[in-house]
Amino acid sequence: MDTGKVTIHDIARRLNIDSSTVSRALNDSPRVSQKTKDKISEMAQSMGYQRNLMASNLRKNVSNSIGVVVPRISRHFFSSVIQGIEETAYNTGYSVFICQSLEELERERNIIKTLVANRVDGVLISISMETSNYDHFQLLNKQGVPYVFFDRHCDIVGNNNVIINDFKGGYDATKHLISKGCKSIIHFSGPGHLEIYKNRLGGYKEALIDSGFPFKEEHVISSKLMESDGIGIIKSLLEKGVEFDGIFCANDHVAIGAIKFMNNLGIKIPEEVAIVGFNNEPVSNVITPSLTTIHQPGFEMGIKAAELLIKNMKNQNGIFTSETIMMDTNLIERNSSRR
Amino acid sequence: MDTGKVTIHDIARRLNIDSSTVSRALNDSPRVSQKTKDKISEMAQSMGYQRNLMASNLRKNVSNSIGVVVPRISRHFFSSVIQGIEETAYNTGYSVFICQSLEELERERNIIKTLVANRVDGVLISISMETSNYDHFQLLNKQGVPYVFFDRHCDIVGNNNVIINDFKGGYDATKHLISKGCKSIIHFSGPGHLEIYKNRLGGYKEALIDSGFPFKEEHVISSKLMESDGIGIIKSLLEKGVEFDGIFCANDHVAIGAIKFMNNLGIKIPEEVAIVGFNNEPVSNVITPSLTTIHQPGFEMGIKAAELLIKNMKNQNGIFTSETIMMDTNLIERNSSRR
DNA sequence: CTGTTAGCGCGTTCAA
DNA sequence: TTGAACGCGCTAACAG
Repeated sequence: MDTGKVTIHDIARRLNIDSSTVSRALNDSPRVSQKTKDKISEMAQSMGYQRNLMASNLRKNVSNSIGVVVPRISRHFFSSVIQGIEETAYNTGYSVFICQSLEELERERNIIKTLVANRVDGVLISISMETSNYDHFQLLNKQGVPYVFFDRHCDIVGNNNVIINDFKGGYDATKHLISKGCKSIIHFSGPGHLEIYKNRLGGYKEALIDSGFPFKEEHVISSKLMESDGIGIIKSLLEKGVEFDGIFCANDHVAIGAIKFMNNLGIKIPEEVAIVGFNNEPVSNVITPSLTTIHQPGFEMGIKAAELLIKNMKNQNGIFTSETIMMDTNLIERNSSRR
Repeated sequence: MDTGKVTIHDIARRLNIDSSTVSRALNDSPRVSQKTKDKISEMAQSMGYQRNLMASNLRKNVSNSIGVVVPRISRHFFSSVIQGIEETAYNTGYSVFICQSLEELERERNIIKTLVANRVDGVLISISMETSNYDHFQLLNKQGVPYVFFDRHCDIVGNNNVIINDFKGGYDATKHLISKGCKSIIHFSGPGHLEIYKNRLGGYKEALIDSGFPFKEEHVISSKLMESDGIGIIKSLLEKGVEFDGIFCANDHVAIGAIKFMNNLGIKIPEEVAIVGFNNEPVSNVITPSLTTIHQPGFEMGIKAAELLIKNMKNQNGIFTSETIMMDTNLIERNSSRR
């Protein structure tokens, strides 16, 4: 019992004053004289008083916190985003609850429930790969909790989103390869039903056409973009004798697989093949100097998303805005930036 | 106001019963008839009731949550640990507050205060690199909040720790190189004042002696273990003409630098140099097949740490155990495990 | 089985 | 400037 959980009543009793005065003093209310303030804060200090935020928040009916739901914090991109979110939240006086769905819809549902139960003031979400049903987000609407999607948004109108301009990323990547002299560029694409891969492919296509190159269906190879896919695809391309001098990969894992395979065969990447991959992980940073990456600005995205959410939280009319912020990728050439 | 924040009183009024009955029913107490339970849960459902955990926790004087403090969640090792912690917490009904010190003492201090203010039931900490003063942890003692250090512990007696057996890791790594036929092994070590690097060096030394090889001071090169250090060290070794056929690196970044440099010179790694680096990041996974890594079991460490903490939280006598759990590393050969 | 009463710790009335 | 009283939403004690 006596584990040092001092309350405002304890320090009020010691000072022979009322607890409400203590409360006011501790909140630096102007309606308490400086003398009593000093007396109280000194006593609070010496008694080891620690405010009980649960009680305070309950009374004020706020939590001063926002929830963040990501598939996995171990993905470098997401932890960068979280960094940005925390930065903004920290500066505005909010705490952040970080939650992982682990790509499972069931967990995502539970998380939303828990966040609502904890009365968070707002939620930032990047949905899991399993999430095709969006009913659980209706709970947030019903409870009047504003929320913003980032990166992986869901295709429902009236939401707030902060997303990556994948089309432009694909366009820039392809244009870059063309500017390097590539005449025959193949594209490792991802699952066709996912927006981001459709858009990257769209950018690739447009860049080719803009530059007067033909778009060939057989130059687009779709897979789940795992490292093993990169190995398999390159292998079969080489076996078939397909000619190419540039690759645009829809993510870095598949690029790494391809590079590893070619490295092992002794094919020197820089001269014969130029590769451009989307970059989430620091891995692509190290594998080869010839891997130019399309960097996704996670940190900046976190800041933007948090700012948009906070704007909505302050707008307590119950009517939320519906805004979509599109962020550009940055093309990073390894050759020039290092050694 | 009417944002759907339904309380147990609201649903009690509708049903002409008392709110305490509602509370009991919603908590599935055996002291409520099934009939009323059904009635109540149905009404709760239709009214969109969501339990207010802040109020519940305040009343029960618990938070059902633990705080986790890490330097950065973007480090793969730490996010693995968190994965393990969440797994355990999730299964035992605890929520997890993830906090980043960003290697700053000041932030670490604030985090501890905030966690105490939120009345977490326990704390798991891996200290920041700036942390040499441990006063802020005394707050946890005063408040009776149990805590456990993991990985980066502080050298205070009477604490609970879950740490890596670095000595054995260094020993195993060196023995592995010897078993591969290496006769002259150099060691890239880290800052001399850090325990982990001292211990890894100790293991290296003992393995050499055990195998009848001489320990040579000039074979140990200390640095900050950045990638650039790896490049610089290898470069100067080659210029000086130092003979070696194996390298034991104290982390993976320095190993990567070394490998990149040698790759660029066309020195074929597998035959001439075997490198063993401590592995936290997935990067070392991809750079070359010849990098054998000493894997630090982050996920398992998270589980162990959380279990130890929960054990202490249940032990509410106020007297905590003082336990140190040492975890072994695993040596992973890339050559055998992959292609 | 259910209702009554009394708080958890804090902040905010409304008086003085 | 301070005190008294009340209530945030929920649960635990004691009744009945």
